[in-house]
Amino acid sequence: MALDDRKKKILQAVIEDYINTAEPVGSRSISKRSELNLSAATIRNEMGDLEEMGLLVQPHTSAGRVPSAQGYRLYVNDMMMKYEITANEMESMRLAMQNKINELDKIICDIASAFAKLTNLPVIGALPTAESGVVSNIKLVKCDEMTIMVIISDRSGIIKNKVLRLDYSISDEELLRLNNILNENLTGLTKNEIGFGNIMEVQNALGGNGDVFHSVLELVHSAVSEIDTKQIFVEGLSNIFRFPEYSDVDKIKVIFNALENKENLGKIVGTMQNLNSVKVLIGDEIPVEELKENSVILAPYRVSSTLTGIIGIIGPARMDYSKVISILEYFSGQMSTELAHNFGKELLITEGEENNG
Amino acid sequence: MALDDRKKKILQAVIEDYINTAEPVGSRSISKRSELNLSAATIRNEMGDLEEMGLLVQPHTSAGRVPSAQGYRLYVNDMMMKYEITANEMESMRLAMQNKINELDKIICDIASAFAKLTNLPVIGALPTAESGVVSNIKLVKCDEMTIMVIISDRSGIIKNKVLRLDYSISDEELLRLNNILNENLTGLTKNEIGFGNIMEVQNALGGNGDVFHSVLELVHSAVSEIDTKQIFVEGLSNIFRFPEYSDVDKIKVIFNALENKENLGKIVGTMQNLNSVKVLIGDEIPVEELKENSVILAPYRVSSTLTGIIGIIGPARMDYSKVISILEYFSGQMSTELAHNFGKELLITEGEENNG
DNA sequence: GTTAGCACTCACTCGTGTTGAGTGCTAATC
DNA sequence: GATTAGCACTCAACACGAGTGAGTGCTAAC
Repeated sequence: MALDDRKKKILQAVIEDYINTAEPVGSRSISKRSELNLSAATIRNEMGDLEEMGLLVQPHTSAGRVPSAQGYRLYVNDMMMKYEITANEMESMRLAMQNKINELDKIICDIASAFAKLTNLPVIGALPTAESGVVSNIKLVKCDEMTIMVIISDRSGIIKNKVLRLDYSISDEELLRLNNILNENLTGLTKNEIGFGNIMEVQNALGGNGDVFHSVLELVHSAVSEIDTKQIFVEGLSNIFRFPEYSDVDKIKVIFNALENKENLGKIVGTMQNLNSVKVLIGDEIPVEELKENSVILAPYRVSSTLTGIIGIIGPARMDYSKVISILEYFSGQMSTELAHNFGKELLITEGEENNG
Repeated sequence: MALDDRKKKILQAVIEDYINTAEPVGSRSISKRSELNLSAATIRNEMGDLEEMGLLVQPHTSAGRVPSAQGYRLYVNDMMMKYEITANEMESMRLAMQNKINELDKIICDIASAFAKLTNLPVIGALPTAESGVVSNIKLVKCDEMTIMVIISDRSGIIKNKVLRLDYSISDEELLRLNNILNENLTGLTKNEIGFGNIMEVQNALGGNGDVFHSVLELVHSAVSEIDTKQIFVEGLSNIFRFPEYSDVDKIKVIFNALENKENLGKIVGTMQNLNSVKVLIGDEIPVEELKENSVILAPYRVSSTLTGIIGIIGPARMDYSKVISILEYFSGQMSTELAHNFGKELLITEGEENNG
C-alpha cells in the first residue's frame, strides 16, 4: 500500500494530536481539526490503512489510534515541521551559558537544568571529555608537611587532581625526584597505555625506597585512569511526574531505577557515535530494556577542538520532537561559539574539593 | 489519666505491629498477639483511653488505631527495645568503611549507601566539614603556561582547589609574589572574615598590575567561601518506593520534590546542633512542611578532632526506630576509631577533577 | 475490673448497568 | 471509484448498590 500525501497528512495530524493530548486520537477529531475536509468515515478508512502499514496502533478495539514507534520514526525523519525557538527560549539558554561563575562543569549542568525547564523533560548527558587522553604533565605539590596533591594534565587541557595525606614527611628533593621520574615515564602516554606495569617501572626507577612512594603511585594511577572517564549526569528527573504515561507508581519506579543506574546511562550516551548531529532513539532503539517505551534525543557539544560532550533528553515516545530537536540543535551549534565568545581563553573549568583529616 | 504499665504495653504492641504491617491495628490482634492475656474488649477500652491521651489515632470510626507523632515520640523516648546489630550488618558497615580507594568523601557515600541497604530507607547527610575554617595556606601552582591552580588549605586539613585558564602568560616571579601577598593577607582568617574587602586589599597591595590578577583573586575568593560549605548528599532515594505510604504518585512527587531541594536538606541537617548524640525528628519536628508526615533520624560522625559530618535517614513516621537508631549509633561510635585504624594517618581524602579547554 | 455480646460504622470489593467515544461495515450519494 | 451517512457493535470508564469483614462503642453479666 502506498503512503500517499493524504495518508501522510492524516498520520501527521494523529501524531501531533497525540503529542498534545496523550489520548488515543479518533477519526472524528481529525476530521474536524484538520484542513483536509474529509468526513470521519473517510479518515477512518485511511487510519485503518495506516494501522495495516504499522504506523498506527489501536490500544483496544473501540479506542482511537496511537502512533507506533515506526510512526514516530517516519514523522521524525520526513514529516516534522521545524520548530522555531522563541526569543524567550534563546534568552534562557544564553543566560545559562553566561554563568558568571565560569566553571565549565557547572555551566553544563546549568544548561542541562535550563533544558529540563524548557522541555519539561529529564535531561541526561556526559560532561566534556577529551578525545586524546594523552598525559602531558604530572605535578606533585606539597600542601603541607605530610600532604601532597597530584595534578595531572592531559594534552587537551583536562586537569585531574587528588590529595594524599602521608604518614611520613617527604622532602622537597624526594618530591622533585619523584616528579621527574613520573614525567619521564608517563608523559606522552595515553590513559590506556598507562597500567600497573608503568607504575611498577617508576617504582623500580626510584630504587630502594620505592616502597615508600607506593601510595603516591597508586594515586597517580587512579588519577590517570580517570582522566577520560565519562562523567554522566541527570537533571530534572522529576519532570517525568508531568506525564500521564507515568501516573502509575510502578512505571515511575521502573524509570527511576533504570536512570539511577549509571551503566544504563552510559549505554544510552554511548550510542552517540557520530559527534556531529542530533540523534533520535525511539522505542526499541534505546539500548536499555526498561526504557524501550521512551524516546531519547541526544546532541553533541564541543567546548574546544578536542573537548566534547553529549547532552540529551529522555521522555515518553510521545514527545515534542520538533521542539526538543530544535533546542538541542541550537545548543549544539551555539555552544562552542558562545562559550568561546563569553570566556575567551579565560575559560575556567571545574572546581575540585578535598577534605583531609 | 495515668499511663500505667498496661497501657504502655498496649501502646508498644500497637506501635510495633503498625511498624511491621502499615495497617491500622485492631484490638483483637493485640489481644491475640500480646502476652497480656486480655480480651479484645478490654484492649478496646484501653485503646480508647490511649486515643484520648493523644497517643493513638483512628483513621476512621471503624478502623483500628495508628500511632500519633506523640505516640511515636513516647515510644522512642521511653519504651523502645534496643536493637542488637547483627554480625552481618556490622560486616557490611565494616566493608564499606574499609574501602580500598581510601577517599573520605567516597567512603562516606559508600557507608551511606550501605546504610540505605541495611535500613531500606533513603539516607541523607553532610560530608565532613571543619569547625574552624581558618585558612592556613594558599598556594598558586602553574599547571602549564597559561593555567594555574589555586590550592587553599584550612587549619583542620580541608583542601579546596580551583583551576583557572588565563588569557595571558604569568611569570614565575609574578606568581610567587601573588602567592606571598595572598598568604600575608589571608592566612589565619576564617571564611567569614574574608570578604571582597580583603581581596581588594590584595589587589591594591599588588600595585599597578593588580587588575591583571583580578580573575585569580575572584577565584581565590570563591574557593575560600566554599571551604566550610556543607556538601549535602542523598543516597538510596528509590527506597521510598518500598513503602505502602508512598504507593501514590502524588505523594512520591511531593517527597521527591522536597528532597531534590538542597535548601530543605540543609534545614533538616541544620537541626543537628549537639554533635554528640543521635537525634530523632518526628512529624512536626521536621522543619520542612512537605515532609511533616515522615521521621528523620540523624547522627553525627567525627573523622578527626576537627572534622565532623552528619548522616541520617528519612522515611515514613512508621519506621523501625530501634534498628535505625542502633545502626546510626554504631556508625557514629565506630567511625573515628575504625577510620583511624584502617587508614592511620595515610588518610587520603577527596578527589577533585578539572576539565579545561 | 473484666469480658461476652450485640448493634453499628465504614472502607473495600465486586457485579451490574449506563454512558460515550470510538470503530467497521454497508449502502447510498457524488 | 471515491466519499459519506447511517447503523450496529465494542469496550473502557464511571457510578451505583449490595455484600463483606474488620473494626468500634456500649451495655449488661460475670
